[in-house]
Amino acid sequence: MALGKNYQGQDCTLARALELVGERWTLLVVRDALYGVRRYGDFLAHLGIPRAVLSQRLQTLVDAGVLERVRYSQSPPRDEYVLTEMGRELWGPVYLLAQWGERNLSKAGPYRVFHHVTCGARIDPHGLCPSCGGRPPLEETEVRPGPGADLLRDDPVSVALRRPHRMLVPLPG
Amino acid sequence: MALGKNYQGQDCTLARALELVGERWTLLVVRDALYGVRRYGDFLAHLGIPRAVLSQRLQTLVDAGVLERVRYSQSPPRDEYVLTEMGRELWGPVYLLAQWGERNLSKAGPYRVFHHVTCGARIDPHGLCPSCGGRPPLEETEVRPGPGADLLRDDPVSVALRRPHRMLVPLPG
DNA sequence: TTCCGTCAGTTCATTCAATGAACCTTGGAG
DNA sequence: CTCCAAGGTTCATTGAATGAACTGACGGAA
Repeated sequence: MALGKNYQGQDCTLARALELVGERWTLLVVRDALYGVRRYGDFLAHLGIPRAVLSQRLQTLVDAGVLERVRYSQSPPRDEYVLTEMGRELWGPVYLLAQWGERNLSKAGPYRVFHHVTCGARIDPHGLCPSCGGRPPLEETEVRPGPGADLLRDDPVSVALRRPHRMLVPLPG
Repeated sequence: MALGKNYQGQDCTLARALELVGERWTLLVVRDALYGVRRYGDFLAHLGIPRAVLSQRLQTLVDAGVLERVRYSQSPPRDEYVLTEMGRELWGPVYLLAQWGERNLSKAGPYRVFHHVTCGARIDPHGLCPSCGGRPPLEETEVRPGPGADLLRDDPVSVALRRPHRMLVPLPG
């Protein structure tokens, strides 16, 4: 999408949040980052996003402090994009929005399901673990393919996500 | 913004949700509807959205089942846009996103705060009532102006929201 | 040292949506 | 009959997304 950037005069923090993460593709980039995607080429292949748009979104998110650009190779010089604490906090909204989509827009079963690894239980639609009753931190959360999972996509991230994967752990491995 | 509408090939319900509510302005329209805004002219004045965009968004939301168009006057014929259950369920994601914006992007205090009217307590950043420990339903939630509230705006909705207001109750009254 | 390939971008022409001003339509009120 | 309001639609302009092509740094193989 091409979302304009300013919702001027909106006396609401939702508007400020949307100026940043409400642009087309942005929340999908963040979702991938929550899964553990860190590299330009992996975002590109997994999202099918135009290169120019990806570059611009990554830059915007880095500038805003949602992502941090970290050098992981000196030669050749290579950077990866890692979520900051501010970025990791987007897990709540992202999860609830995805659950809403699943309840209301999805015909087949869920593409992916989320488990609290320390309990083994599946996280409920509100983000709570039915076993311990708590709100599992991202580090204790695991993505698993659901019954509606698409097994045809063959980009590295999609392939890696065919088996259970701890959130934030670098993908594709 | 101009968000494209299709994130094809995304094996994630988040993408489907964003195709619908991820377009520019859409989530702000929903937020206003959650406050109780129902009329074309009130959305227009409160959001400062172009008329053509508002018409298109309302139509899309009605088609998707997020809003329902209800006739409230036969002569002259007048309709209002009322949230369906599917639309009311967006409160969770909307609230969390606004809280995220408040923690991370807001310089001043919050524009608005939310209280569980049956307990009187202020709802916490996760959407829970610290008094009863539960997740207050929208009908028991009240919006109140916060310390950072903008008192200068004089459209009917902004004026009405200067005093506490029960969510979903028609605005501007 | 030359050639090839990869990664991570940038550039550019085209397409499509947002914007905002102006206009239109329906129906009441005076 | 005229005026006004609500709720739109139309249209020219602007700006962003798209996708293909190009660039530039570097490593590895021959």
